[in-house]
Amino acid sequence: MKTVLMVAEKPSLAQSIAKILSRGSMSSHKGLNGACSVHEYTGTFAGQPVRFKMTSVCGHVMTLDFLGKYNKWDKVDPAELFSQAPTEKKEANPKLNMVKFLQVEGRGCDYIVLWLDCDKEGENICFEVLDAVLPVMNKAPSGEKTVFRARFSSITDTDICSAMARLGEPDHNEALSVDARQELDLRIGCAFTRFQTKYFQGKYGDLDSSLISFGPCQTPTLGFCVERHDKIQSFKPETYWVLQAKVNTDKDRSLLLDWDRVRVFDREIAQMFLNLTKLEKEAQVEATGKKEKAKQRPLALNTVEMLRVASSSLGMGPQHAMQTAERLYTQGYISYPRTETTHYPENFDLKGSLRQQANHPYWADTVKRLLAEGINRPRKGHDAGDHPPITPMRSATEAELGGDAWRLYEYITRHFIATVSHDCKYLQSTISFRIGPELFTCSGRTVISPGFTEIMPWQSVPLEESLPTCQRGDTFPVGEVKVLEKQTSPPDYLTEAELITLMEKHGIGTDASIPVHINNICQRNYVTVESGRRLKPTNLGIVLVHGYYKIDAELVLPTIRSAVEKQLNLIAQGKADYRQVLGHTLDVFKRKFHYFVDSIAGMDELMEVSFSPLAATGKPLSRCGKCHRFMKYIQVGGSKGCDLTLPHWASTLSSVDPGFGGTGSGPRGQGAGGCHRAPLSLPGMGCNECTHPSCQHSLSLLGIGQCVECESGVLVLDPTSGPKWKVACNKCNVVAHCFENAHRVRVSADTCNVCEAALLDVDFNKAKSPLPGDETQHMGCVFCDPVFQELVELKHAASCHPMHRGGPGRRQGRGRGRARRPPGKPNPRRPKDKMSALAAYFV
DNA sequence: GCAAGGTC
Repeated sequence: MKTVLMVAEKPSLAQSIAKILSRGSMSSHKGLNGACSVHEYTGTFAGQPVRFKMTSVCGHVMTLDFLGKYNKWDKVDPAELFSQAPTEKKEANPKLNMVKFLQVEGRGCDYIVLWLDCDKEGENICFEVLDAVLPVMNKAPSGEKTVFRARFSSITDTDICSAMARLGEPDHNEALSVDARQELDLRIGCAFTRFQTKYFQGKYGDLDSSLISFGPCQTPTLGFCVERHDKIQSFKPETYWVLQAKVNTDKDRSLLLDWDRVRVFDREIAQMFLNLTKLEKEAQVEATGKKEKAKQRPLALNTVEMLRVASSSLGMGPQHAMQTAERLYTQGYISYPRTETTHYPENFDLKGSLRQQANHPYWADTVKRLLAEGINRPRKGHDAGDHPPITPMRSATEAELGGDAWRLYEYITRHFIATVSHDCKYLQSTISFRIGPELFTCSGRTVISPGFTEIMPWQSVPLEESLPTCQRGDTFPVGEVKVLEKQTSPPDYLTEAELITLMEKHGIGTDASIPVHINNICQRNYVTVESGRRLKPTNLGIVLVHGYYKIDAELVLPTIRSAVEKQLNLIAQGKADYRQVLGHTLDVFKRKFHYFVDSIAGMDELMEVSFSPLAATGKPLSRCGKCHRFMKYIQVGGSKGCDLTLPHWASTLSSVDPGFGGTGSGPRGQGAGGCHRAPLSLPGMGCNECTHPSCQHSLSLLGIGQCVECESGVLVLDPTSGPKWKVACNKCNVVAHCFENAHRVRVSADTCNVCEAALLDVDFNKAKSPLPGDETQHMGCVFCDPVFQELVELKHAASCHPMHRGGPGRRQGRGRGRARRPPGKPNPRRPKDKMSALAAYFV
């Protein structure tokens, strides 16, 4: 009998899927690593009786790292980590012996079905499994397919069975996009981390972190915390005035009214309104209103919402909450706690889960009533296709679980009961009063039916005194009218719950990794957790973020992650080549890295304020009133001297403004610095140096061929230079003026069969066409085509853009100024074809 | 000693 090996992403899923597919009749045993189990049963596959072996891995089998010798910090320049340093795949968790385990179980199997999670990471793990297992599996008779991918969107009988009936193939492009992400994260993260750590540790003895890490997720996470800090620091309280009126509704009862103008920021205006109203004896009812409103029951619970509530209401940090939830899960109290889904599958046994709670000492009454009267269908949520929402699986008491486990379990269970309860209904009443010319309102809410708030009492509509019954035209005596002076107050530090929301919104991290990133910035001493689980950045955290802003804001903006992911999605969708995207993105970050290294003095200025005595140079100004140290003048920043540094960008930039992505105001083609598409830009890099694989302004699409003078440059069409069209080298100062007055010039995908440069397709207006005959359009090689010879004039630009790395272009002794080629004379140096020029450029 | 992503 042939054997089918099936592999899921984690042990729990292997078990659930095997249970469904074997209809409960399977035999299970632990694998050699003690973590994974193997579930066996018989059935049919491809029309024949077979033995199924369902098992799992534990997440990724492999991890990416540099070759050993590149992990010696003292021997390797971090800049080498961008390209030279080779990487290798190592076992992700050597203790689990996953490769050996897979090979033991896979030996002699005939088919493999991959049941890994249906996301990009899962697709990547498919290939990790195949790499381990294919060499030991039986060789298939030629032409027979042996590798299958099951695609499922929930762990339900129908979904799993239909996935089994419609097996596909693993998607190599999706897997490649993850390979690219791993390599980018590793190279970029390690290069910046090593450089920063070595640079600042060598300079400031009193740094309160042994490691100054940088990462595309942790750094923007820190950025959010510092952004709030800056808002607090730069907050200027404003005084405002509010009119407050009281009317007497009864002998001993009065009603406080809100002013319809809410507030004014001018004392005299406030005084004027007070004068207009304070002498009035009566308030007249202008209108009354009653409206039935509903407070919606919560969506079913996913990981991120659980973490938010754990932090804000239970005072538990995300890392701790996650550990607690995992323990509850492995002990069978709750369902799988890592899920993005807030929608229950249609056939989920909600009543069954609810029945488990029917005898619980705390909520038996509510549950019994719900079961008797009929449950409410949960609201329609988001189905991410991973796991059902977090649901209690069996009843537990406080004595049984104790401590934080109980508190988290209690919350999860109350939340679950709430999702199948009814909405809370209440009546909103408003009365509008006129006192003199001014309008005032009071409103009150009375509960009609509490619905889910009975089980989540902290969500209830607060009890209020009921409003008097009255109608339009009624009058009440005015108790008093007075003016209150108040001040606007600054926001408080970011709560962990708010940070989780921001991270989720900007796609920083995943449900599983968000707690890790938050933990990271705490452990690195970039932020501290204050009361109310608010995150207050430390001096080190503030200086780092302010430094990034000063040097290259993209290093800390939340857009950095989504920009990279946009590129990676091109690979996943098969729209761009893996090597090209990786090459381009690494090239951009390598340039960012060099620019960062060159500009590190800018961050040093901020560091010195917090971490070292005054530099010997420079004349001290005066002492700080707060810390009594001498203040130091900071050239491009604020000017406080103690532990405060003020952000100079604060007035113009918001770190969450998605519109900001570059350093320039939007280049028109070349040399303007910063990319108009703003995915990732580099201070000082023009589009003609950009190797973006699909942007219509990039070198990849506008490059023509190797420069006629310098070794490394590529001649690139400046698409915005018309009507005085230009082709310029992106390294030296060679520039060719050509096709003056042409209406349109395009770089063709075709190449010259003599010199292999890209052909140019040129359109002229009829009246201005210099082309022979009455032609208006011509395609040819800018170097070899006799028609174009007359229309191209080679020159040297006066200077190169100063920001170009490597300094201004090499000036050539010969050929400065006018250098028109004599007609018919061959090109002085045969340009290499465009692709080999591009390939050389990548190196 | 470094990243981020899986998971135990």
